[in-house]
Amino acid sequence: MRPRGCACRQPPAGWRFVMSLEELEQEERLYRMRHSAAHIMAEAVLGMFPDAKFAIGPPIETGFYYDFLLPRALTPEDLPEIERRMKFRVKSDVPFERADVTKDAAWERFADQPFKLEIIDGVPDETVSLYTHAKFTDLCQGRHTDTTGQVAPFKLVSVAGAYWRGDEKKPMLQRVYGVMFETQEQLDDYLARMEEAAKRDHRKLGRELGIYMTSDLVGSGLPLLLPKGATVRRLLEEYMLKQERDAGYQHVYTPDLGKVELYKTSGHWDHYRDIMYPPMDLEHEQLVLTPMNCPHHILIYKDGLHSYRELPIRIGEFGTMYRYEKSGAVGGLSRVRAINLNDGHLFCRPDQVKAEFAGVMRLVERAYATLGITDYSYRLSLRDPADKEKYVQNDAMWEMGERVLREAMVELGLPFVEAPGEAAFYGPKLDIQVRDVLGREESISTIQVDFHLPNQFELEYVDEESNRQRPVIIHRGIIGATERIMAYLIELYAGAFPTWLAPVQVTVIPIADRHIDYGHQVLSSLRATDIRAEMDIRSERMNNKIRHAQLQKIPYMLVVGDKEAEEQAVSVRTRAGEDLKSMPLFQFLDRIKDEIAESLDPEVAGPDVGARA
RNA sequence: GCCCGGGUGGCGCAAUGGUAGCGCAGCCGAUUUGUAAUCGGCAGGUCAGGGGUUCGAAUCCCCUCCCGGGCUCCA
Repeated sequence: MRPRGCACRQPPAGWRFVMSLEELEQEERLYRMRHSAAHIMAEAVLGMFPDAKFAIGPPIETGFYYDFLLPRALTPEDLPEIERRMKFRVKSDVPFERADVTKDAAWERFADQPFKLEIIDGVPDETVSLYTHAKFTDLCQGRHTDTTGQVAPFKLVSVAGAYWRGDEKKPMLQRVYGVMFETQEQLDDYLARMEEAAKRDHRKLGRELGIYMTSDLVGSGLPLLLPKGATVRRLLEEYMLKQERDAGYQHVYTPDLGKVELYKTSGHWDHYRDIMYPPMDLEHEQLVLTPMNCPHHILIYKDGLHSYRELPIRIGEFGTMYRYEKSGAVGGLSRVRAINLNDGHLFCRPDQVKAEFAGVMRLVERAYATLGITDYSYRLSLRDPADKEKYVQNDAMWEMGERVLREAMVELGLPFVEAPGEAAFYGPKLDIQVRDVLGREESISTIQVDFHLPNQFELEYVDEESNRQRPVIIHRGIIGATERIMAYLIELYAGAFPTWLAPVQVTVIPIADRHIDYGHQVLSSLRATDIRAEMDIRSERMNNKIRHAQLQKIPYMLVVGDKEAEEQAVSVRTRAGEDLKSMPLFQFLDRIKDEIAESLDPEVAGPDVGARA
């Protein structure tokens, strides 16, 4: 059990359930050291601000933090002073001492600490424990090092805002984050890794590689895809289109606007309105930008009467939707306000739900294998039963949906964590999570089981006995939002897209101007083979052109000079720095075509979903 | 939305109260080069926008917009 008042985060996505003894011991050591560091930091802050009010200070994955309410705002310039005081305390090496006291005694002890009083209030036991080092005492369930000198090397890294108890209606506190690892070397490694990671940040690479831009004039969360970014998006969409067509999907186009009534019927108006753009009042109607296009697809289903024989009906769309994301939430390509979703809705009989779910998982596994995504985890996102605002109220429906998803995952033998409060307003979902280069979790794919919207729209099919029955809807996104998957892929590949996905696959590099003509011949052959190629005709030396292509992370550079022109050859250099020497042009074309074909038909790794469906 | 930090030519940065500068990219010229930067020249900014303080503001104050780190939320 986690210490109360020092509540730790949920287990990380990569959480492994089997740990060796050494790993367990290391976890425990780090836990104590980081937790102790939080206390030492609190003491340091109290020294600087005698009126400070203390909230919580837990260890986290990479270190620790503590939340305070202070008379003034902390800035990054305050961190060195806090750190200095902490180091003094570490050096003095005083013991942590535990005392168990009655709640009444604790109440008196923390009379001027409102957050601590609130924590004490929530403790079910008769007593609470206190930890003291030097003159500083904190309410804490503990597990600390024996003395302050036993903590590992650390560094304070940032100051941030955080709501008390994570509730946006409660006061905003100031959080100081520190990182801590067992040795100075590990700490330095971690900090260096973070610096390296920042270099693959899709916002940096997106600009450098000409993927996308933003403009103050267009607005926040509204990126413009440049030609290279547009190429990547189109390739992703074409790939998914083919996969879905092969899987029996029918693709549609629906408008980006709809009447408010549409969303009143679906329930979006009641449960999703705060992220919808406000209605446009027109002559006789109110229109909103569509935040999701399930209602449109539902109406397409409803356009005719369907036999049980026709089901499942699978509708797919590469649609745009508009969501008023909070200003503090938007950023780069991974969180935008105009979202292009690889959306799809499966209308099926109740007895088909599991097979359809498995079919969607198959699409996911295949797409991930093709895209090279290997580090991901499954999250079963459930409703928070206490939250009456966010979720439609129908207990039976929720229980059914959650059961179906859980059983489907168990049958497929896939591991997952459960996350209450993460469901869609109309039903539970299975989210597939990845981490961005800075370690933040994001959902790429999502599969949702929906018993709600079929009711709202009174969907039907006709069964064997000619009775009207209600279908189930599975909402799903495989590569999810194209913006987000692009952000993820840029970071995954550090901008060096695999050849099939690279916006420019080949650069032709004429050594001197007299080789430009032959370069054009090469370019024509490449383009005739559907290879995306360019030629660098700048008045620069070959070395400069190679460097330029290298920085643009173009998979192949074809150097052409006198020898090549004479022999209908190209001298091939890969962006990995390999010099493949001169080869006949046709040989290079075969090589690159083979490479692309292989990428698009990968061995599907991971759990064998296909065998079970 | 909330807390904190930012916004200077396309990009990366300097100037912290006294007429805005560097590198890269770009353009022009010279060079015609064999696997990661040839040389020279030119051009480019109402310092995010608006208001205020001051003899004078990129620099100090206020508002708005935008970006970043967190929190909340989420594809």
